[in-house]
Amino acid sequence: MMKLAPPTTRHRRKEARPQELLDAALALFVRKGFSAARSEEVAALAGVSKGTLYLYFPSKEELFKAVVRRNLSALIAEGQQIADRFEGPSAQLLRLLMHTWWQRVGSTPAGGIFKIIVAEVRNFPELAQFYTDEVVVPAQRLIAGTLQRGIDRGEFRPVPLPEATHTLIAPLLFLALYQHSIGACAMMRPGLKPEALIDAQIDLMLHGLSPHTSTPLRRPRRSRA
Amino acid sequence: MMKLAPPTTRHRRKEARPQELLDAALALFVRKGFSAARSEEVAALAGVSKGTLYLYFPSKEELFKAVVRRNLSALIAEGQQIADRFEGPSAQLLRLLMHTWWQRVGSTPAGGIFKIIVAEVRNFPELAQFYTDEVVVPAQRLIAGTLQRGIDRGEFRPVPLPEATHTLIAPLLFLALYQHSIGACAMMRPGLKPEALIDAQIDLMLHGLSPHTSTPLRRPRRSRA
Amino acid sequence: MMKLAPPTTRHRRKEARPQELLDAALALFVRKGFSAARSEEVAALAGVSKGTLYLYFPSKEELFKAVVRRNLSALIAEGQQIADRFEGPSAQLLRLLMHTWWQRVGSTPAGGIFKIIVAEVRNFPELAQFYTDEVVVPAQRLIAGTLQRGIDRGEFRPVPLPEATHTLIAPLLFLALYQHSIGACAMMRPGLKPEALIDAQIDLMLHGLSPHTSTPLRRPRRSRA
Amino acid sequence: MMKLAPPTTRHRRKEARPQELLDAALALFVRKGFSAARSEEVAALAGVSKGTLYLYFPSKEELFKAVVRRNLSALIAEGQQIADRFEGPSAQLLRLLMHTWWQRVGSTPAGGIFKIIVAEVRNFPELAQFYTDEVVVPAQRLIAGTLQRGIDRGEFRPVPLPEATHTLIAPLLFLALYQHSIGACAMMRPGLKPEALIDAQIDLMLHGLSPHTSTPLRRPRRSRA
DNA sequence: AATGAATGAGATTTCATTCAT
DNA sequence: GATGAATGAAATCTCATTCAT
Repeated sequence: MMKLAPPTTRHRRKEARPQELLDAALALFVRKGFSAARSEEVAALAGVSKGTLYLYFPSKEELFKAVVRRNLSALIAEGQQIADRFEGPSAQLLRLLMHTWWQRVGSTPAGGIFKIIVAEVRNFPELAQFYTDEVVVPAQRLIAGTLQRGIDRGEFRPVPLPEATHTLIAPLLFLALYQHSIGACAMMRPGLKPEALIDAQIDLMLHGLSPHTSTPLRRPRRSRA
Repeated sequence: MMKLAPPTTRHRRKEARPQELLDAALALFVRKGFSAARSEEVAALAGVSKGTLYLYFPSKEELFKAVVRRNLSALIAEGQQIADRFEGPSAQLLRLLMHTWWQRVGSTPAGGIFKIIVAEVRNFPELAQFYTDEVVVPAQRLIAGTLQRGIDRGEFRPVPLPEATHTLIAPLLFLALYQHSIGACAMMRPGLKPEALIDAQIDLMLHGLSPHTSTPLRRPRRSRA
Repeated sequence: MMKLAPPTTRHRRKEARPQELLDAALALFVRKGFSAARSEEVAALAGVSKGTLYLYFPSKEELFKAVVRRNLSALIAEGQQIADRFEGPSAQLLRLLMHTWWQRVGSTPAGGIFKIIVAEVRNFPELAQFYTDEVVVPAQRLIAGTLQRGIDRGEFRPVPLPEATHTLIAPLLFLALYQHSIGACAMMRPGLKPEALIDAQIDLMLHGLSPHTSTPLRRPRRSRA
Repeated sequence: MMKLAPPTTRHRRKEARPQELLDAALALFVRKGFSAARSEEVAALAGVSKGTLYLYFPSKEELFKAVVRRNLSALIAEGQQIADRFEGPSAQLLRLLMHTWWQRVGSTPAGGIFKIIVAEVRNFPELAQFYTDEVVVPAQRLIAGTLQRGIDRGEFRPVPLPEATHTLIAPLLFLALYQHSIGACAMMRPGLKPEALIDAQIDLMLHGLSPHTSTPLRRPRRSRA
C-alpha cells in the first residue's frame, strides 16, 4: 500500500545502484581510460564492493557499453527534435545546436566519452559499429541537414556538405577531447571559453576570414586593390 | 668462431635498434593503445626478443615516452621555418601549412601520436607539460602568427586569435584522430579525402557560409582563373 | 493481510523443505559434481532462494554430507532383510538382490551417489569412514553372506569370499558409475541393458566361461584333448 | 658442436618441464579432483611458479586434457599387441592382459585418471568423446576379441559378448577407482590384493560358482600340480 | 521463515620485467 | 649484446556466505 511511502534504505539503494555505478564508471573511464581503470576502483567510487558491480553488469566491457549507451543515446534524438521544430534562420539553428550540445554533453562528464572511444575503439570492434550507428551517423545527418536547410533557403553558399559538416563538428569535439586529456593536466593557460569559441566559430563559419565588402570577394588580397 | 665475419649487418642493426624499436612501438601503440600493446609484440615487430627491448629502454613506460618525444620533436621547427620564409598571401600560407602538415604528419604513423597523447596523457602527467611546450604552444603560435599576419596585411578580418586558431587546427587533428580510431574499423563510409577537406576548410574559413557575393563560390581555387 | 489464508500449502512445504533441498542437491551434485554445482542452483531447483538453503544447512559442505547420508542410509537394511527371509536357492537370492539393488538404487538418482563418493571422498575424509561403515561393510557382508550360504548348502564352490564378493559387486556399481559419467554424454552406443547384464553376469558367475562336461575342467584347452 | 655435451641446467629443465608439469597435474588431479586442484599447487608441485605453468599449457582445462592424452593414449596399442602375438590358451591371455593392465595402469598414478574421468567428464563434453574413442572402444574391442577367440577355439562357452566384457572389465576398473577414492582414506581394512583378485576373478569367470565337478577347484593354477 | 543484495576471499590468467645462459 | 624461461604482482570474475529487510 502507498507506493509513495519512502522506500527502505536497502531498496532505494538497489534502484539507484545501476546509475551510481554508471556514473562512477564514466568518471573513472574518462580519467584513466577503459583498460587502466580497475573494476574494483569503479565499485569503490560507487561505494560498493567488487562483487556488487558484477551483480549489475556481467563484465567490464558490458559496463563500458552501458556507459556509452546511457550517456549518448538519449542525446541523439534531442538535437534532431530541436532542428525539426526550429523556424528561424539556419545560422541561428547552428548556433543553438552547438550551444545545446556543449551544455548537455561537452561540458559534462559525458564529454569524456569521446576520449574513451578514440582511445579504445580499435580494441572493441563491436563498439565501433555501435558508436557509428548511434552517434556518428545521426550527428552528421543533423548538421548536414542544417547546412542543406541553409543552402535551400538561400542563407548559405552551396558548400560541399561532408567537408563542411566535419569542419563544423570537429572544433567542438576536439575541445571536449582536449579538456579531458591535455587540458585536464593543470598548468595550462586558462584555455578557451567554450561558449566564446562557439560564437567565434559560428561567426567565422558564416563570414569567413576575408574582410568582405559590398563587392564579391574572390581572392581577398587582390579584391582590396 | 667467425664472430668477426659479417660486421656490417650486425653493426648497422645495432645502431639502428633504438629507432627500429621506437618505430615498432609507435605502430603498436597507435594500433592498440599503450596498455593493450604487449612489450613482446613490440620486440617481435622490431625483430628482436623481449629481453633486447629492455637493453634499450628501462621500462615500457619509458619506451612510451621516448616514442612520443622522438616523433614529435622533429615536427616543431619545420612549420615555423616555412612560415618565416613565406612571402605570398596569408590564405595561401595557411593552405600550405595545412597541406604540409597533412603530408608530413597526418597521413603518416606520426598522426597516430595524437591519439596516444589524448588517450594516455592523464596517466603520464609529465607528458602533458612536454607536449604542451613542444607541440601545442608552437603550433598555436604558428597558426596564430599566420592569422595575425593576414590581419596585419589587411587580408583577414580582425578575428579573435585563440578561437580562430582552434577552429583552424581542430578539423585536421580531429581527422587524424578519427582515422586512427573509428575510421580504422572498416565498414565506415569511404570517409573524407583529407586533401579535399583541407581545401574546403580553407574556403569556408576565408569566405564563410554566407553568400556575400552575387555568385556562389564553390571552388575557391578555381575562382582565380 | 490474509497471512492466515493458505496454511496447508505453506506448512506442507515447510516440512518438506529439507527433503526437497536434498533432492535438488543430489540431482545437481550428480550432474555437475560438488564444486561445479552452485548453491544458488540447488536452491533454485528446490524452488527456494539462496538464503533459505542456509536456514536448513549451515554450509554447502554440510549439505553435501547430508545428501550422502540421507540417500544411503535407507539402502542398508533392506537388502539384509531380503536375504534373511529368503528360503530358495542361493543363486536365485543373488539374482534377487542384484535386481532389487538395480531397481531401488542403480536406476535411480541415488545411483549417482557412488559417482559423488568416488569423486569427492578424498576431500571429505569423514565421509570415507561413514561410507565404509554404512555402505561398504554391510554390502560386502550381505553378498559375502549369501556366497557363504551357497557354499554351505553345497550350491557353490568354496571360492575365496572377498575376491568373489568384489567380482560380483563391481559390475553393477561400475554400470551405475558409467551411466552418470561417460554414459550420460550422448553419442554412445545404446549401451547395455542393465537387467540383461545382471542375468548374464549371474549366469557367468554360476557356470563360468568354460564349457564344462562331466569331468573336472582344470585347464580348459587341454581338458578337451 | 658436440650435441652430446651435457645440456645446461636451464635447457635440461626446459625440456623436462612439460612432463614434470603433467606428472604434477596428474598427481594433484587424482588426489583432489580437477576443480579442487589449484593451478598454483600444480605448478608448486612441479617446482615452478604459477606463470610457468601457463608457458606450457594455455589453460587448466588444456592441461587436464594433456594429462589424459599423455597417460592413456600410450596404453591403447600395447594391449592389442600382446593379444595379437599371443598363441596360448585364451584363459591365459585374459589373465595376462589383466595382470599387464594392473601393472602398467591400475597400480600407477595413471589408474587415478579413471576417477577423474568419472568425476568430471560431464563438465567436459569433448573429453567424453575423446575418452570413448581412445579408451573405451579399444579396450572393449580387446576384451571382446579375446572372448571371441576363446569361443572360436572351443575354450569358452558362447556367452553374450557385451555383457561378459563388461563383467570382466568392471572389477579391475572398479578396483582402481576404489583405491583412489575410499581406499585412499587410511583406516580401511587392508583391502584386496589386486593380483589375488585378478586370479580369483579369472577362476570364477572360467569355472563359475557352481560345483560342476566332484572336486572343488579353489586355486586353478595350483590345481595343475 | 524467507529473501536476495551485498560481500570479499580466492581462482584463473596475463604480462612487464629479470637474469642465467 | 641477445635471448627467452621464469617470475609474481595484479586484474577480472565467481560464488559461498551473511544479514538487513
